[in-house]
Amino acid sequence: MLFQEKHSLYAGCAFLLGRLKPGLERYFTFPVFLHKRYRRLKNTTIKTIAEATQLSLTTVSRVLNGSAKKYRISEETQQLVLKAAAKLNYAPNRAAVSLRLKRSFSVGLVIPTLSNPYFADVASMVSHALRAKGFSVVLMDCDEDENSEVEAVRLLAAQHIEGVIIIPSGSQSAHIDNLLKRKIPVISIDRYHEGIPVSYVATNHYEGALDITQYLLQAGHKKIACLQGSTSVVSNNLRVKGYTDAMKAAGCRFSG
Amino acid sequence: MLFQEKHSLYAGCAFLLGRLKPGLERYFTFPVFLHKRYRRLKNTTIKTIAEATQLSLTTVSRVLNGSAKKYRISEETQQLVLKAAAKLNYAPNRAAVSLRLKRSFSVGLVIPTLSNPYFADVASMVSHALRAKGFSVVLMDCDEDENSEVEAVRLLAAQHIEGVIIIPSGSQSAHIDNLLKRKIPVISIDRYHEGIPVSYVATNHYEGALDITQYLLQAGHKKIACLQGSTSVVSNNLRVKGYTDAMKAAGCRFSG
DNA sequence: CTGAAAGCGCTAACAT
DNA sequence: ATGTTAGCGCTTTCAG
Repeated sequence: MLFQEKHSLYAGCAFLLGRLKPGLERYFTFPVFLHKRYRRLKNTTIKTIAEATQLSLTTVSRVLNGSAKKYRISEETQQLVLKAAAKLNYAPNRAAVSLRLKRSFSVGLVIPTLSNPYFADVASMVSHALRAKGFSVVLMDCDEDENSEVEAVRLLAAQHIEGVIIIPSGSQSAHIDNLLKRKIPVISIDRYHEGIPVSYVATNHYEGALDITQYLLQAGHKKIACLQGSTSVVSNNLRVKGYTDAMKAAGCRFSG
Repeated sequence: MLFQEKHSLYAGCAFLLGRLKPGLERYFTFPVFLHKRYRRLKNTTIKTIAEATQLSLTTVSRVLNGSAKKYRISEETQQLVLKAAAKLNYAPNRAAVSLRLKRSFSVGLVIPTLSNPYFADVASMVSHALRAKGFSVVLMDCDEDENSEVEAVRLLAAQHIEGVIIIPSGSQSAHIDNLLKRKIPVISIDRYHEGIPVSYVATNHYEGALDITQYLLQAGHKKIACLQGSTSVVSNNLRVKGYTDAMKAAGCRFSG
């Protein structure tokens, strides 16, 4: 067990959401600092900055977006804006930008479960690649449950996500097809569904099996067994094919 | 190595973003279906539905938000709206809702690295708890790098996230304090920083060490060693204290 | 029971 | 070199 009680983490989240039930504080090993439920703040907006600097919204926006040069905004003005922004701790409101630009700058990552180190590893890599490109990653852990996966995809679609990276849990594909219909790019990792045009990245099962069989053959072995999984799984069949091809090429006997 | 080449995944992401460099298709084991860079679509909005049903935006919005009862909207009207919404495959624009409501419905999850199964496990649990409450999880994998963590927190703050759950990589705390200053609730998992009022959930190191030492003592052992880690880490010290307390109580000798 | 209109924060024509 | 303004999609007073 990770924690004293698994519930401690849930309590932690509930707390974070400002909805911790009384009495649950005991799950925390140290005092709990009770925030109010996320206080909406009157944030610094470009308007605040515009007023502070006596400039127009446009000018402020342009400086903050780095298109100052394009509009030949004077160095002086730029510094003025930048200073004000820094002082006011300005951060652009992504919701507003999203709405205006019709881009969400985020992509969904649908994973069977992060408890599986292999999937977690993939998630880690994907997360890096995406962050480097300036995208946020919206994580959906599906607990290896197909219904949960379908629901996750629905949620992502509603968020007007810009793309989805998915490691499918099961064999359903209607939900993925729905994404495609909405013109949302999807890439599938390691497993794929036949019949729908989804691009995917996967282990090269065939060549891997071929290579390892050849390796054993070169080491002088003749009688090599291949333990296979379910014959209805594409990846399994590819591995078996790699094995049989290598055996055939070497003129060795193999069962099946 | 997970994939033929680690780059395949990166290529996958680049592809997803519509920016795959020519020639990189070879990293895909199967044909790549080239989407355009995320085509912005004229989505179904409540306005579309309003026009289709000859109702006002207000009424449509109310039905779709479940506040139909409150405003006593007739069953007939409701059905009309609901049908139209389903037919048009309507999904509310979260950016617009966020902007209007000043809520993002998402919380940030900052993890040293998902490659560590322990952290991945935590991420999995957090993700579930949050999803159950209707929140999205924005994942930030920091590659065990403190600078990356600081950057991640900055990014999250800019997204007007509603809360942050973090497993800190290092000992810096200024970035976390900054979150607190913005009134963004933070909970820290497993490690914490002294000096700032962050609530956290953690392994109960002290009691765990106490329990296990007592267990050994009850089993009749007398000479029990305790291998400790860095003395500058709080969790380590708590474990050591659990050990020494148990030894003292039993009247046994221990080093240090 | 239903609708009109304002406004959330931002960007991009379109002025000047 | 800088400003005015419309509008992204949604919710919510306020007004029937």
